[in-house]
Amino acid sequence: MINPKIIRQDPDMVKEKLKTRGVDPKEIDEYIQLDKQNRAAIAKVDDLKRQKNELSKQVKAADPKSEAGQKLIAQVKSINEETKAVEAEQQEGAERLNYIAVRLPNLPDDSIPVGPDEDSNVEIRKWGEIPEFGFEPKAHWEIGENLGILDFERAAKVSGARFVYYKDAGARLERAVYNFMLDLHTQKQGYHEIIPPYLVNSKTMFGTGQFPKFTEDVYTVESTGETLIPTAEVPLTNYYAGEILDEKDLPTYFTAFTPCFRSEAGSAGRDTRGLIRMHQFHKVEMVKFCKPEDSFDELEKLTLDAQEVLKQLNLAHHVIVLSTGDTGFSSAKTYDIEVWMPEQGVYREISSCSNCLDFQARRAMIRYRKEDGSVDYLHTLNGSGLAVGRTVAAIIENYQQPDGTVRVPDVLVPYMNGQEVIK
RNA sequence: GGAGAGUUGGCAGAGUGGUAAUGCACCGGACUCGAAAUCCGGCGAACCGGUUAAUAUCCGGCGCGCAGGUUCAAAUCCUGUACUCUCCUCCA
Repeated sequence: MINPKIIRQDPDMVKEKLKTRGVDPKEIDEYIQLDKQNRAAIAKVDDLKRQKNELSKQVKAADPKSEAGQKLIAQVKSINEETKAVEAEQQEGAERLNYIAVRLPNLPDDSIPVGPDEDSNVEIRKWGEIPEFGFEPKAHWEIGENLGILDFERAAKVSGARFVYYKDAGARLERAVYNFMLDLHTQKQGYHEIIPPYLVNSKTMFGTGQFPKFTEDVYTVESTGETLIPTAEVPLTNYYAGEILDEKDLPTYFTAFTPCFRSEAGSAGRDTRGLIRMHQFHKVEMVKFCKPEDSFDELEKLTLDAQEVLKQLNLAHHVIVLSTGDTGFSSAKTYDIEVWMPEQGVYREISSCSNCLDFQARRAMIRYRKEDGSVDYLHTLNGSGLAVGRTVAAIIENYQQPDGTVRVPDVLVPYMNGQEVIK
C-alpha cells in the first residue's frame, strides 16, 4: 500500500506517477475525497464515544437505579444511537476507500524509464559473449526430447499443457542447478536458507500484493481456500508479517528453493513449447528486509547476487530496468536479468529483482524499532536467483554440441557426480 | 476427524459486569566520588483521529487472539472463528 500521507500531501504527484502505471487520476481524486470524509467521520465518532464514556462514569457514580441514574442512562442511549448511525456511514466510506487503496500499485521510482510497456525498458549492462555455433542451434525442448531427458508429451497426458517430466540427466541437471544456486546464496552471499510452506492463506497473498487484484493468476484450493504459491517471495516476505524487528537485525537475507504454480491466464499461445512458461516450475528466490535508507543499495547488490549465478554458469545475459508500465504491482523499481537463448536469438527473462520499498511492509505489517524507540515500516526486496527451469533451458541451448549432446557447465560438474556431457 | 485447555503490555502474571493489579525490565530523580543496593516519581505495546512545521507536546478514541451480540457499562456474559498445547483416532 502507498503511504496515505503521501497521497494526502501531494496528490498531483501521485496522480502523475500512477498515470504512468495505468491508474486513472480520477481514482486519486475519489481517494482524497473519501479520505477527507472518513477522517471527519472518525473525529465525530470519537467525540461521541468520549461523551458516552464520560456519562457512563457518571451512571456508576450516581446509582443506576436512581432517578438521576435513569436519566443519564437515557442520555447515553440516545448518544449510542447517534454513534451507530455515524459509524455505519463512516464504515461504508472506509470500505470504499480501502477498496481503492489496496488496488493502487506502488509509486514508481524517479530513476526508472516512463513508458507504457516492455518496449520502454532500458538496457543497463551486458555480460558475456553471445556464443557462435558452427551449425543451426536447436531449441532446448528438441534437444531435451532427443536425449530423453525432457518429456512434454507424457506430462500433457497426465496433467495437460505447460507441464513436463524431467528424466535421468534432465532431472539431475535441474537438481544440480538449484543446489548450486542455494550453495552460492547461502555460503557466499549471506542468505538464510529456508524451506517455506507452499500453500498459503489469502492474508499472506494480500501481504505481498498478489491479492486482491490477481486472483486469476494463481491456483487456489477450493476445499480449504489456500493458494499454491506463485513464487517463494510470498511465504518468505510474509515470514515476519505482523512483527516488529530490531534495527540491529537488519538487513537480513532469505533464500528458498520452491516449486511455483501459475495459471498463466492471459498468456494463451505464448511460449507454448519448452520450459519457458510452465504451470509448475522451480525457482530459487531471494528476499531481503532492510532499513528504508538502504533499500536501493540492497537492490543493486541483490541484482548482482542473481547475476553471479549466470556468470559462474558462463551464460551471456544483460540487465534491463523495467519501465513504469512494465513494473510489477508491488515494486517501485525492477531490474530484469535476461539470458541469451540461441535458438530464438533473443534474451529471455530469467530473473526479476525488485525494490518494493514499504509497499509490502505496510500490507503485511512488517516494521522495525529504531534505536530511538520509534517504530517504522521496513523495506522489502525480492529477486529470483534464478528461475530453475529457464536456467536449465538456457544451459541446454547454450551448451549444445553439433552431435546433439549437451556439455555440463564446469561449476555444475561436481553437482552432476562428475558427469561432463549429457548424451 | 473427536475431546479438553489456553490466547492480557518487552517478559512473567492477576483480574468472572463498572472501565486493565503486581513483579521484573525501562525512563527520570534522590542518595553516592562513581556504581550497585535502596528510596521517590513516571511510563506501560501497537494503531487511529484532532492539534502541529513536526513520526515534539497535549487531548480524545481504540486497545485483554479475531469478528459479532447482550448491556448505560464487557478482559469479564453469549455466538462464531483463528491459532497454540495436551490426549484419542488417523497418516507420509
